Amino acid sequence: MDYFFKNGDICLKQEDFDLDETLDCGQAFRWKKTGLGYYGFYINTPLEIIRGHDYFLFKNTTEEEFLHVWAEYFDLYTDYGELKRIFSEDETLSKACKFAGGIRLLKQDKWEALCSFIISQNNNIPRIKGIIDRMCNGFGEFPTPLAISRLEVSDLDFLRAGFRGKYILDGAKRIASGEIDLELISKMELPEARKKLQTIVGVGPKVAECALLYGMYRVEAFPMDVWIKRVMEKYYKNGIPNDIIPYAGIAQQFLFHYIRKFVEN
DNA sequence: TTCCAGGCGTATC
DNA sequence: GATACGCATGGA
Repeated sequence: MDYFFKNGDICLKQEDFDLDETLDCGQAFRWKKTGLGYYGFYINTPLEIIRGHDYFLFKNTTEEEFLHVWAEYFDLYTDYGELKRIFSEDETLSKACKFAGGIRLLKQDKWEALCSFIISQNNNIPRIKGIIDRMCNGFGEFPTPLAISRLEVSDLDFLRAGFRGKYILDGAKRIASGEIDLELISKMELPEARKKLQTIVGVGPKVAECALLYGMYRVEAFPMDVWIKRVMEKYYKNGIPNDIIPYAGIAQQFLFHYIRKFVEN
């Protein structure tokens, strides 16, 4: 970890890291562009992060917090150069890595990731952000399962989340009651973890996979949304290469970003 | 107006 | 187990 202090902020020199590609690529929905960088949270710990000339500026944090919260969150202990070398053996992934080489998989909070991807179903990214924004504003923070569990479905109407409101409530209640233990699920074998997550109403294969990948750093989890289905049909009719499978989730993030931008242009 | 968005529950076979 | 359809909302 190559970092130093400057005017009370932490300056990080980091390869394979781009703020737009990491914070605005559809894996997290709570980061907001500021003039120079992004402002957001890990749970309720805030951060402003700015791209400097040859380093990233972590504002208003401490060395302790930087090393234990942000270095983990931004997956800085993982060598993405090495990952991209493995990915680049594959033609399509090689292009995806060249297209956006600064993507990193964020190690998000378990509940926030689960809740966010419950909201994501049959929805578009701007509207997902809007719902989560109203949620955080309404509760003053990203609400805990306990805070939501005490409510009625109609109390969530202000989110304008549509049919997803009852799913959020079911997830919150099951977690608050202890029936679902995300900490425990994060350590289960993948098939068992998937099965348990899918007992929540409104959590199917895709949302469960997202909860595992984005909230529990299960990098072999591979969410199949409409975009990745297009990628699979177009480039991976015979499945993804064996060397990629242990990191399929991270590869998926590169592919997701690539196919979406590719289609836009 | 119609279609679509990081899907899932339900009904039906 | 596979397939068809409705679902809330809002932008294109």
